[in-house]
Amino acid sequence: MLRSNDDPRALRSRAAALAAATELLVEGGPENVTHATVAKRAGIGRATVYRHWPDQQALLLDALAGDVRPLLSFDDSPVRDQLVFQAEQLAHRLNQPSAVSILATVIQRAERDEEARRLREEMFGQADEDLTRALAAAVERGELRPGTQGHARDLVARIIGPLLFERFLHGVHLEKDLVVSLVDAALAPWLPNA
Amino acid sequence: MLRSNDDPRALRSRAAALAAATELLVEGGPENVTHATVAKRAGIGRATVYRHWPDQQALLLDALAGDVRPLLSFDDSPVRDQLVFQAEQLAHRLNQPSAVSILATVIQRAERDEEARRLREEMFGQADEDLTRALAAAVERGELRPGTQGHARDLVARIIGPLLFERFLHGVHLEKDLVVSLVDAALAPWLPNA
DNA sequence: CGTCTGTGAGACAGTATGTATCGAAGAGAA
DNA sequence: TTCTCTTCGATACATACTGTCTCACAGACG
Repeated sequence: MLRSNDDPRALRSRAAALAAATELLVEGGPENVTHATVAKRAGIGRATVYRHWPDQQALLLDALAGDVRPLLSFDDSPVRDQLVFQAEQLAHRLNQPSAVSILATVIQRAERDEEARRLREEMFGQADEDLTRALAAAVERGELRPGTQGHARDLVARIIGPLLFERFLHGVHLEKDLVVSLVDAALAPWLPNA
Repeated sequence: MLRSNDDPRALRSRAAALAAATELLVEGGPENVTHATVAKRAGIGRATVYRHWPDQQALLLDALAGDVRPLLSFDDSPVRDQLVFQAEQLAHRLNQPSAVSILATVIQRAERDEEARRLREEMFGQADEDLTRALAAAVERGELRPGTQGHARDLVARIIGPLLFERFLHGVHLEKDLVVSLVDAALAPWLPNA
């Protein structure tokens, strides 16, 4: 279809279209992202949008993919600090007005769309493995009780879950003290002196 | 517009349309719920759908409203049992394949639609007040430490949040032992012997 | 039985969608 | 620069969809 991915003209119109698609998604929901609206907003031809994305699903998912990079990542520094930092980063991103629209769209599409499901898993899939490793290292260092490394996913759920609940279902702004309190509560059962 | 709400013919076509709308929402997402598709699925005339719901938003939200009754309610029996029971009920409802589509749609719409926001608050708004009362009663009985009643919403977030996270972002089936574990973890800081 | 009123079917104009074509202009090589 | 290739925006076009209206019909109710 297109000669290549490296033609500056193609890259330019593609980038403009994706930026426009994200804007339109946040402003009016997924059904607001059509070939016509994207073309108009991006200042490019309607046919050009069809050339890049023959169907609307692909266009929307490409736009989503640009905004949904992995949300968490861990290394081997002290676990509590990492969790607080990462959860704060995530809270900051969730506080963006666009985040709810984008995440809710991914979740909704994932029910019926394989590509969206892949995208959804990309968000937290890596986090489980990384955190498992980080927890194992922490157990070695005596920061946590043995066995903790088997509960990485559970920890993530107990920290991120309440954040999502507050943000998605109550629409509140996520504050730092909530994040800290959630991390400590989730970690409490695994502290060695317990 | 319509003479009344009690004409059996109007009630019948209205009910058929709402049932069809919910089906179509679950099958193909919100953009699949149009006057035309609903009319066809419900076996009624397209004009009839327009008569009941002049715009598509109203139709979709009416369908959602039928499926999103309050999700939690509390009385004055022992708190832990109540929380476990209510959270199990909720988990059971979230396990329905349709629940994710419906909830995600409400959340998404709530970003831009006043009516959807009202609907979203209906789900958990009452729960906070009820649980606050139930917690106060439990404190009176010595089940929980004084001050607990000020943290009803926090408790809900720490129990429901992880459930939503597991169901929405990992697509897993919610099991009873997870529910119990979440309730006990959320309650732990407020037990009197701590 | 007679009068309402909601209904389904269809007609209709206006709009949106998807595709094809065309000349213009940017990109890259000689 | 000049030449060639590719993408571009604009436009035209057929088709599908939307929203509104009309009308004959049948169910509801007295």
